[in-house]
Amino acid sequence: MLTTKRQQIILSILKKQLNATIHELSEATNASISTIRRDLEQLEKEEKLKRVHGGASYIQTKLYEPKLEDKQGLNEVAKEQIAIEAGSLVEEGDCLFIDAGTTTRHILPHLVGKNNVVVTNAYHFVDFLLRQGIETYITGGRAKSKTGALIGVQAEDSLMSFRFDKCFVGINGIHPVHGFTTPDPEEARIKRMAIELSREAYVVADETKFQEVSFSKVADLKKASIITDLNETTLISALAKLTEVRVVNK
Amino acid sequence: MLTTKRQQIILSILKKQLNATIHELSEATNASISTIRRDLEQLEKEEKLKRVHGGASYIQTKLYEPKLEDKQGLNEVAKEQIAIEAGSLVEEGDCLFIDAGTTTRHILPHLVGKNNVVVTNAYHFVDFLLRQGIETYITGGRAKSKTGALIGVQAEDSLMSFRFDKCFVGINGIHPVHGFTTPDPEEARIKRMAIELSREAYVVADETKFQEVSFSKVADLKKASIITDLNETTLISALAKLTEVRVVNK
DNA sequence: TCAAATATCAATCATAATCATCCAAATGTA
DNA sequence: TACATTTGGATGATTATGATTGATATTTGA
Repeated sequence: MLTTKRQQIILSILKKQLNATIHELSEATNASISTIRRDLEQLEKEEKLKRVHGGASYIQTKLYEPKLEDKQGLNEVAKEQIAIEAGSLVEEGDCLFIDAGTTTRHILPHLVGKNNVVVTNAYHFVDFLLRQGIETYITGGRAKSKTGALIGVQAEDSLMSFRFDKCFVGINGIHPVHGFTTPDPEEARIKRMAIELSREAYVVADETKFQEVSFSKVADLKKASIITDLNETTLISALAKLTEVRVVNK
Repeated sequence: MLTTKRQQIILSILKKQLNATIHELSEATNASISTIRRDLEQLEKEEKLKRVHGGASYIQTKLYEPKLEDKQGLNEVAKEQIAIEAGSLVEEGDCLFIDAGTTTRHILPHLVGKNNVVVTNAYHFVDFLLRQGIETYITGGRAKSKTGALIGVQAEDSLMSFRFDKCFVGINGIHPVHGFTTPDPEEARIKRMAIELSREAYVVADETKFQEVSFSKVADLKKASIITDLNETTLISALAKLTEVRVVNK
């Protein structure tokens, strides 16, 4: 086996399980213990991993390392591209609403240094936003464990006291006739309110969300622009007659 | 098993339940008592946890008023004792307010299975509460990075829509004449409101908070009972004339 | 409240696992 | 073939582990 190939295997194992023993790696690559040792020595010099007694550990590259389940998500690249586009729309001093969701989560790192005020209904966004030095408000309400969103009358009431320059909302279904839809009626109400309270509203959605219809209607397509990685020209032009569509390339 | 892997497991257990016995950790990692001791010794040097007799305790990294004693995690045992007492006061079905703070944080693990509804102004409590299966509401408001509390008019407005059976509030200063005090005026307003909205109000405070006076007055002593580890009989009996004092022994 | 019973602690030791280093065999290259 | 590189195994040195011990700390029970 090629040396570089073997080292790639080592790194991919570490990326997956964060730690590995020398023996595990030796077995996975059919190389001897000594060879693995040499690989680890070299890869440590290149700062690709950290050696520990008995094996090696993955080096967390960024401050925010995406959680394991995120990392394995199929559409991570698309989400990141969409998030970059969304971030580029944000102007100095904008007051923003950012909805709970995995795609919207990706927008947060692209807000640095623009002096924004961010309101969110996702309690787990707050830490990250504060660490970036962004003035952060959170809506009140009942915490929903599955999506990490705040919902209910308290959430709606506290949302009412804000007005936004722009909002970014995640969505489950986009359909030319049925508009924007999402499974949870209470979440739908929050999304609808956020869109209504914004000067400019954007829905972020990767290609899997199109032609889908979910239980609760959020709004008609014309109410918000769409930012997506969708790659079907006919569908895009059909939607473009109803609202603005910003397409990013994967 | 890799040493680093084992230590990661230890830290994740502590993060989940805030404290653990040596035996628990030994069992969870299939390592001997001696090995766990060595791990704890090392992790304590790295300030990743605080050792206590019989086990270890989680060090809360973020939220903070920088009192030296707190920083070094010296009062972890006291906080846990206070939290146990607080938890024992909670009855089946109670609707609770739990204030942001390091001592109040310790109360959360003692709420399991009592079918409570919890309202909090600490955005970083939500994850833990939801994982315990507790119905959780959060006040809205501006997020303050130092203490992890939600403050401002939005927080006050959303707090107004609740009524509590019991509330547990952290405090910086307790003084027979000046009452309960805390540094931030906006946090003080939230604490005061929570106390007013509760049928029974409790202030949790370790011994370092007594005879201290801070900038903003929260309430008179008579407004809330005190749960503490204080060990000065003269001071306790003086305070006991003004309000209920529940003393736990370290 | 005090002393006995119990549990936990730090320190030490023998054992086992892993390490860095070296060397010879295997492989790749000119 | 001659040379450089890579590989796998062997060596003593280093480190991690688990059991033991006497010293402390905590709990129990009268």
